[in-house]
Amino acid sequence: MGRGKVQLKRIENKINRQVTFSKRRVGLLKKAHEISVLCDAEVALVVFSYKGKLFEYATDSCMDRILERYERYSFAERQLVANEPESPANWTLEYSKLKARIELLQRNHSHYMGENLDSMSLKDLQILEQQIDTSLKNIRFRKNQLLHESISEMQKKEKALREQNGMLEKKIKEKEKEMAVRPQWGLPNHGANGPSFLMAPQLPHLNIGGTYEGESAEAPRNELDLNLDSLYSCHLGCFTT
Amino acid sequence: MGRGKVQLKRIENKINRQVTFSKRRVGLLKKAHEISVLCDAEVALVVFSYKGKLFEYATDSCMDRILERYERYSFAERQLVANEPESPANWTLEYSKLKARIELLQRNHSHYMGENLDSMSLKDLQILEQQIDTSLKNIRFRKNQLLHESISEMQKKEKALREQNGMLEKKIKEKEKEMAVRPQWGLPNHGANGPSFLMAPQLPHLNIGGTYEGESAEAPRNELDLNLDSLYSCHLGCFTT
DNA sequence: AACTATTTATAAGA
DNA sequence: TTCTTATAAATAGTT
Repeated sequence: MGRGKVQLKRIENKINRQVTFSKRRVGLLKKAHEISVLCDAEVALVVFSYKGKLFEYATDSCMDRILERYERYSFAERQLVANEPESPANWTLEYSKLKARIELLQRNHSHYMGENLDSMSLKDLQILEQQIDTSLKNIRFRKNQLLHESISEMQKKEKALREQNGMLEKKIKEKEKEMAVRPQWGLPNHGANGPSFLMAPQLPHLNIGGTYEGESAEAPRNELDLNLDSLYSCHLGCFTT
Repeated sequence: MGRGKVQLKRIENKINRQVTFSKRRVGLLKKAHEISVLCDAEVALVVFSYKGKLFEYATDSCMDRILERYERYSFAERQLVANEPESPANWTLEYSKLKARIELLQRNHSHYMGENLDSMSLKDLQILEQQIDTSLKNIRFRKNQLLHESISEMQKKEKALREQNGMLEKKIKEKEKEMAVRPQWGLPNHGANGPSFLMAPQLPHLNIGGTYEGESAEAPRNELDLNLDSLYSCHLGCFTT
């Protein structure tokens, strides 16, 4: 529409291209809005100029909601296609879902690894840089958090072990005393150096309570409960906050 | 454009609305394609009819890539806006990012919890149902996986503890034997019932090696290394597969 | 950014 | 739905 008929191919003249983009962009957004209102449709429109500038239109300004709805449909359609050739159960469904997700992650990943940057504009690159910087900070923060947790856990365990060892030593000293009140036959000073097996190095952890009963009861059950709890709270965390 | 001028408001006649939608939809997709080719722009267009049917156009059919790019820009813009009022560091950046993510999750969540379903079409609901079904299966599968891991871990620990207790018992039996070769003064049969402190219930874990030295050395250091390893392999997993 | 000759899109009718 | 056609809208080239 205009003075001359237009060929459907890239406008080589940069100025012309820019002008045409401005005009048609307004028209496109207007038409998107019109069909949305007139026909009660939901429209999401995203336009990047060749310079990398973003323009968008979304019915009721709910871009995220519409894109979310789109993702659901998109997955569903891919699943239908994937289910046609062979469908033993929900196997292919899961497979295609995972594959699509992996594709997306891989594409993202190549950028995050500094690959395939040719197609990215300066602004794209700046944003990517900012994001990677933030990511790095987060990764380091989380790593330190885990390390500190691990260290304080170790310290707690060490303290408990010291206490338990103290108790054991006391028990054994009592035993030694029992022996000391009797006369020593041969091997003088044998007991004075302390119990020999206390010196035995490299012995791993040791549990005294609840072992001779044949049923390992308390500690393991607690660990199981802990796992159930963390699973539960994890899901709550994802869905409620 | 047509026989009569058009008011920008919902077409009440259902037939008319459907016809207009069909016509304008074709026009809109065509214009999206034209601006994309003529002006070297990247366009993503998603349209849902009022009946819930999906139509889409994307430059080079790369819908996901464009939407991904959009998400980056969208975040970046929200961050810029958020940084204007007060910006001590990357605090507000992180905050707005998390908030946006939470908003999205919440919106999704309300649907996944069966709320706010009024706005969803039948097809929407069918898809949602299918997804929740799959989710449930996945959640259960993962839960079972974790439970089994936890159980086998427990069994391993139990086995180790039994072995260690066996060793301890042997050591103590040796001690008893040492005592037995000497005559007993008073208290007959005292040692025959076994060492009394072995029966002591409720004693927690116990470490023998490396305690009197004042440095808890091997076990904790191993645990730290394990954490570092798992951190490392986790990151590799995220970035290479 | 404004103008205008044309092309294009489409509302209404068949 | 699809085709036709009169007319409204969009816009290419120009100023």
